[in-house]
This record gives sequence, C-alpha cells and structure tokens, in this order.
Amino acid sequence: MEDFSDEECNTGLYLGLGIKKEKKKPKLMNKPCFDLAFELCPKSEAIKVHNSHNNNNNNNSERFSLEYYPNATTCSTDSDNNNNNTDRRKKLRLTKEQSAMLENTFKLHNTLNPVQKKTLADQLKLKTRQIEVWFQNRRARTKLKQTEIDYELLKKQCQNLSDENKRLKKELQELKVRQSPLCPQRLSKPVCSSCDQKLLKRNEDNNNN
DNA sequence: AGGGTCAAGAGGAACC
DNA sequence: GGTTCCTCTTGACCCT
Repeated sequence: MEDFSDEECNTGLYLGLGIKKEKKKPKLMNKPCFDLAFELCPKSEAIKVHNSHNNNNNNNSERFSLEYYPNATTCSTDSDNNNNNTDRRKKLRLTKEQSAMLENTFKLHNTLNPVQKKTLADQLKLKTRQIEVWFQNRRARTKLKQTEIDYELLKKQCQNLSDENKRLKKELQELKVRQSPLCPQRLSKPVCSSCDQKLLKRNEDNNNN
C-alpha cells in the first residue's frame, strides 16, 4: 500500500488509489452511461467490457462493465451525478482477516492508546485513522446493541408492572365490594390475597421455629 | 428499487 | 490549542 498523508487519509482521498482490494464486481451500466463515465474520467484505467453473457434479460440495450480503475483519482460513474466528483468516496471493505483481528483486539480492550493503534495499523496494513474510525464505529454499534437490549428489558419490566398494577386494582375493587354493608359475605377485617400470603408465610415460619 | 450495513465525514464536548 | 471520543449523517456497496 502506498503511504498517504494523514490529510489524504482524513479526506478519504487515499481510497481507491493504492489500497489493494478484493476484485470488485464489475459495475454494470448502459452504454450511454458508460461513455459518459469514460468521458468524465479519460485518465482512468477503466476497462470497457462488453457483457455478452448478460443478454439473457429482456433489456435489449447494450451493457458494459466498468472495472475497477486503480489509477483514477477522480472518476464519475453515475450519469445522475454530473459534477466533477472530486470528492467521490470509495468504500473500503475490510478483509475477513482484518475484521477478525480488529474484533479480537476489541474484545481485549475497546479503546486503544496511540501506540496500540499504530501497532495494529502496521499489522493490518491500514492507517491509524482507519483503526480509530473502526473502533469508534464498533463502540457505537456495541452501545446501540446494548440500548436495544436495555429497551427490551425495560419493556418487559414495564409490562410486568402494568400487569401487577391491574391485578392489584382488581383485588382492591373486590375488597371494596366485600366490605360493602350490602355484601352477604361481608368481612369484619379487610383481607387481600397479598396479606393472606404474608400471613401464611409468617405462620409457616412460626411453625418451623 | 429499496432497505440494511458499515467505513468515513463532520461537528461538538471533554479532557489535558 | 491539540487530541480523543461521541453522535449523527453520508455515501458506497450488497442483498432481496
């Protein structure tokens, strides 16, 4: 990988320039779109490939692939984006090995000091900034996941409390009815099932002692 | 086509 | 003032 300045790194300009990437799937586009892209990006090393194998669909228009263009600093491939696209981002995909290594490191410590960052960056052939960003995003993902878990837990607790509240309200209502002078089974003392349970437990404890 | 994922950008807060 | 982190957003890419 070429060495890029931090500025290049921070602005994302290094992307698509020097990083060895897995072979990208060719981006398919119609001939006019391809020609426009090629016109906007004459210095690119885009390889124009006629997709003869792609003729099985009903679309009769000619289709081409725009292969990865390693030496292109600015290149437009979208016909709807007609500015000069100098700031077009190319998405970096970490390899399985890089992701695994980052994950393992994250398990050990979810923040890194500058030395650790540099070491890891060297090991993975990435910029320290990329390591930093990965850890930031990873922390954010962890937090989001935890928030979701907490939310589900609170929802469950809330539901339980709501059920309990309903039950107690019902019990109170029953007690009120039973205390009414008009009730044939009128109670001399107010009793509820909670009190009953407490009383029962106390009696059991007394018996055990 | 639209939604999901994730690397990276941007801006602000906290810390020294 | 510089650095690091958090949070929200953007944009590329992938999948259905």
